[in-house]
Amino acid sequence: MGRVIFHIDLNAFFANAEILLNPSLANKPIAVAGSTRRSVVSTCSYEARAYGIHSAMSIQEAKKRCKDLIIVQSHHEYYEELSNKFISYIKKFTDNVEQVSIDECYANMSEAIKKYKYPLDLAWQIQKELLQLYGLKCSIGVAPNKFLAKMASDMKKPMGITVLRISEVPTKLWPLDIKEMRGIGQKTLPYVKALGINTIGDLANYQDINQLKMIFGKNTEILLAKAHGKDNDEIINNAVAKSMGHSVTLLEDINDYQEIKGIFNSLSRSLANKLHEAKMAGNIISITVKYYDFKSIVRSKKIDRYIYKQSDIFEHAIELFDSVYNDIPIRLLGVSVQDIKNIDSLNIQLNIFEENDYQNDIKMVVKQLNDQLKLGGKLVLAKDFKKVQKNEN
DNA sequence: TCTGGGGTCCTAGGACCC
DNA sequence: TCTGGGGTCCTAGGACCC
Repeated sequence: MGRVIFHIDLNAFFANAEILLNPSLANKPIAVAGSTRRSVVSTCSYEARAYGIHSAMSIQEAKKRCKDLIIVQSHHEYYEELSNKFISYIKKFTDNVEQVSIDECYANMSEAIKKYKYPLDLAWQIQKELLQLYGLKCSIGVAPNKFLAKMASDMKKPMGITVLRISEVPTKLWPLDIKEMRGIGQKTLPYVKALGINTIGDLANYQDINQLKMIFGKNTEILLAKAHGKDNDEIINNAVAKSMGHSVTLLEDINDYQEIKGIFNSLSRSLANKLHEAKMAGNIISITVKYYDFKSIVRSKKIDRYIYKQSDIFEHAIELFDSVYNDIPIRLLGVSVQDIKNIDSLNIQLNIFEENDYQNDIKMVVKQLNDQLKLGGKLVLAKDFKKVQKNEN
């Protein structure tokens, strides 16, 4: 028997979470979004979606589409908490769980379903319990691989459970619009359409593979296999973050150097806090600068040690920025640290740094002592130091 | 009054080394 | 008078996803 993969997707997660905090928002068109005139919708309720509102839409546009839309400020830490509960709950059924984002995961339920009379009973139980225990609504896709499971969970929302078997690929998968295919985004879509490929079935049955290779390159075979419902991707446990960053869209475009420096200072601080919380440090630092016309550049550099402190991040960020500073108005600034590793795993290196610092401290003390002696000062031996301190107190 | 913020992965060119 | 080739590292850019 093959694998049984679940894709579990929390429905309108942020909106769902906000309704748990404030039940009076239930059954109303709400959108979780920032509060500035440059904000966009992060997630919205299904009532709001009925007006054509969706993620990434500007709140100006969203309000135009629905006069009664309620904009709710996001509470990200709370979402993280709920998300952790969600993942922990799923891990009760299997160790093999891959969290893809804050609101979705894949779980290998090949073993777990054997305890149930009908394979779908497990899906029903998960859906029911997530709602009962945490008030979370979800859709579940059940399939022999990750790709089909993901496509299945998308088919019925909210609170859907969909099984997608290989044998059902021609009837259930092939009629879907080609833009539903993961990996085909805004940029490649026109090229694919130009070949007359409008559905996933069109792609699966396209004959001229060389044409496809011009668009997808190395990815062609994998994409074609997926269009046929085949996918051997493993479910990767506990993937550790590889980068962490912060960016901010400014209320107004700016190009004043001091102002920019101030932004980098606070971005560095929040990033340092985040790294500290996660006990991570990284050795590649990069900045993003998005200009008034939405053109953006990234500058990065590798550092000879792992950093995590605000002062270090800030120093390198400013150095990178200095190399590109001009008078073009800036819309967004960002700082991020890549190749991050857990501080515990870097202990050796960090200890070496601390040792170096310590040696520098000793050198400094020796120098000061020598200076004192030159000036006729008195040398205090270590064993007497505590006595001196006591006397002073 | 257009257009967020958090990420991952891939490609490609130049530097550098053997 | 003609200038290798392979591998790795670093940096920049871009596509994509939620």
